[in-house]
Amino acid sequence: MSEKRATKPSARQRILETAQRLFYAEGVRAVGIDRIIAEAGVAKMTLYNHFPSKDDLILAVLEQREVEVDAMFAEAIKRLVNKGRTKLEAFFLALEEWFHNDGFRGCSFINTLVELADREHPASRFSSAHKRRFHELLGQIIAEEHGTEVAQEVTPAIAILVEGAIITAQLEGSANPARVAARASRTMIDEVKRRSR
Amino acid sequence: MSEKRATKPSARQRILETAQRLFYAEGVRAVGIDRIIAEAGVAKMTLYNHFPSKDDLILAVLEQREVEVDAMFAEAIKRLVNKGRTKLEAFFLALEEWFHNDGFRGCSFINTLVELADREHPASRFSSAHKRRFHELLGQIIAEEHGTEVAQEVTPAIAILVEGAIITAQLEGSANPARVAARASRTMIDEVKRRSR
DNA sequence: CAAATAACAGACAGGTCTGTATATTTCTGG
DNA sequence: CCAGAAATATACAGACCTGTCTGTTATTTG
Repeated sequence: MSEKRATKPSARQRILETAQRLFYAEGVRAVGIDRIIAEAGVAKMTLYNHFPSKDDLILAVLEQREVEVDAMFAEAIKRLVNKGRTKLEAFFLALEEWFHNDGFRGCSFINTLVELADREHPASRFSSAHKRRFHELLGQIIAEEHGTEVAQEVTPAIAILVEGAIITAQLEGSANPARVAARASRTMIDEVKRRSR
Repeated sequence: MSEKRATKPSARQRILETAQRLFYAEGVRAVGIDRIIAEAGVAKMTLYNHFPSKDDLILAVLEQREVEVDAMFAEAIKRLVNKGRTKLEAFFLALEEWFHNDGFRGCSFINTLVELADREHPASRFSSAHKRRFHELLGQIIAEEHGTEVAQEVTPAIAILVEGAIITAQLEGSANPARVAARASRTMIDEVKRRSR
């Protein structure tokens, strides 16, 4: 449990970081165990002691990724709200920042689910659960700013806009879908509010 | 052994159909050449005579799939418009019908692009091009019913809704996203029209 | 210090994959 | 009818894959 700061991260952490990077860039099927241990600088048995199988490693990588995603959005939203943005504006700006990242290749959870092609796989189940949580977070942001009534009406559609923006950004290699989705979300909220007047 | 059926499809066509079915259900990386030739009932050299490499086969499958997708939407839209639907309503109903298909697992083009993890791969390039054409078709439908001005304003957002609906349907195993996206599209068009009055 | 734990290095088993080579049979068009 | 084209069956090369096994070296902890 003791952590030496000066030295390199633990073997387990190096494995997770390396696997996450390679899985994201090239896909979980394209990247082999040998590649991961070589780049992480660990022995094969070290990996298999921490993660009984590659499937377990894939799942662990996604679990770690979810924590990072939450932190990424929380940080960006906090930062942008401090600059005068609304939370929802900030959410879409955070999305746009993410699309601009070097090596952006869509959503790890979607990509893994697509690659595994098996809804019963633990990593697929986790990915579905993650999306539910992510969309719930989105719903909370909308509810905070526009009330639960509006949120209930528009959140499913805005969640679809977000997912569509992610996949379209991946497809086109452009960050523009974030702005399009942001504008569409605002339009939808405006129209829903207008109707309920 | 040789039963003379009513002209069984050519070897090439059997290969394409089998590969399309297996690639769609399990992914292009998960399905090997041996599996395809076994299920198509052809010899390995027959396959390699028609398609120099697996990558060529993947591309040919997508090319065939694009023709089918066009036909599928054209048929459904024609049928539903005859029943009194607008073209855009019919488009989203066609989407919903597709989501209800047994074995629906999202969009072949997106799935292949994700699996290959290489934007330069010919099949990835073709997938991007297909999406551009598909979204252009969508834009034409919108323009026909609401004018080019409205179409120009809302088509990118509605295309994102469509892509989001596809991926969300795949993720949740539900056809509901088609209805959500249809309603959102309607709302957006209404609001855009109202504003330009 | 000594014992237990973790990480290391590397070979290996047994299976998969794509693509090629060879030799034989079936189909088809002139 | 018969020659060439197409399709067949099978074996194989060479690379890669996951996961196991063995044995050695660090590191931590009692």
